[in-house]
Amino acid sequence: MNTTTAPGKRAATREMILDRAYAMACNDGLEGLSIGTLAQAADMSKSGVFAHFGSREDLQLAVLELGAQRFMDNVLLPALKTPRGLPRLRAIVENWCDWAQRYERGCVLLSAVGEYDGRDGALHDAVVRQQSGWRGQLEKAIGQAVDEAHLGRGTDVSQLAFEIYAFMLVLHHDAGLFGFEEARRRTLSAVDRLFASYRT
Amino acid sequence: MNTTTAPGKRAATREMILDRAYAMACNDGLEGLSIGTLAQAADMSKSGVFAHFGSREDLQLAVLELGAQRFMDNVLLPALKTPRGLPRLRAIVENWCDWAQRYERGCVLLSAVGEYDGRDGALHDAVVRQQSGWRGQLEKAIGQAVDEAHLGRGTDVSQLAFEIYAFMLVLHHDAGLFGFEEARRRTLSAVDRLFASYRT
DNA sequence: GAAAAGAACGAACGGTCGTTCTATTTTCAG
DNA sequence: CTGAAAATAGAACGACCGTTCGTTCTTTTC
Repeated sequence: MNTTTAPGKRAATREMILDRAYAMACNDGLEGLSIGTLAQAADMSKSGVFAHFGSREDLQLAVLELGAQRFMDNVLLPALKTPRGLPRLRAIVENWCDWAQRYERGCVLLSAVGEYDGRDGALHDAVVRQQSGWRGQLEKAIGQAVDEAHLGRGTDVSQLAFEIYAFMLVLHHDAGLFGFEEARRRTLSAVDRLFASYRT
Repeated sequence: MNTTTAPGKRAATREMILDRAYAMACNDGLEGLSIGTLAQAADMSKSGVFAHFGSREDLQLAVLELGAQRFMDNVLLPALKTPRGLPRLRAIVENWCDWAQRYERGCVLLSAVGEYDGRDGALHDAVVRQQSGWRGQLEKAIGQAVDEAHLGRGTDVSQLAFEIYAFMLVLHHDAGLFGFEEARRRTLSAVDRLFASYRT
């Protein structure tokens, strides 16, 4: 009857496996994912896990995609409820901070950049696609802030997206090394200075 | 006679191995280092390579230290020839950009942060020590710029170091994903805006 | 309730990993 | 030139890797 929601056993266990895999990849990166360890975490046999993905690479791709979807669901989507322009931009940054806190031990998407930016292959392509997609979303939100006259008319949208991204990168970086709270404080302070300097 | 410089065969081949290992770690990270592949690159046997370091971990530590030393030699040291204050700060940033360009495929020190910030162990400790040491150097150079009245008296030294570091992080990030030249342009532009906003 | 289809298992494969041990070669002082 | 010491080679180890395959258990369908 219901074609889209019909869970079926297969899809259900696949999601369960992916959930475990995502948790593992948060700590050890996508390269640290091993099917044996994952099977153990999922209370299944190696071959049982393997059968749900044709290869380790496809598993990694699925985990990466799950990460991207969760990032969007937690950072971008909730921010769409606040009015477009600077308020929404601030909401994105704050949600992003919460994301960084939740994944203080390591964000799958971010470690994937480090793992695959120098290589080539399907994972590299997926990372680039995902990163440039998110950067685009950020630029779109910035563009709206310009349209709403919350930011100066001459604002270089890509440049500002670049700079915001920089502060979120260093947030992840410093949170992992020196502790989250100070990093969060410095990040929000830096972003505030940034927005102020781009105001009309 | 000469106690400090006596090279000896041992030290020489050890350096040769480390040089190869460093090059490998630039592409694959410290976790990607395998003794077998390294031995192949060094035209030696696995056990021959292994004998120079008591364990893989000690090898990784040695490579990390070599990376830190080379970073200092290429980024900080040359900048000490320019007058302290803003000029030296700019020199550091420019040398850092060159560093990022040379290691566009991946910087050992940076990927080490991603690989070990969530774990614990000797490598984690070494990464933290090395990163906070470098941040301290950066803060020292900024403090001098304040003393020279190149930057405002009320400058938050740690905050500015945090922000500069952010732009160098995103430089590495974007250079690997989207190409170096645009990333360099945006980074220098961002740093200029930053310095201007901290002026007296 | 039997038959067909799907999902998970368990064993095994060839390979690579870090590490250990012994033998061989190379280095260097006397 | 000789003999001790250091450096390297080579083989082997147990463990884990991703993957394959045939079997077994479970679910669905008629």
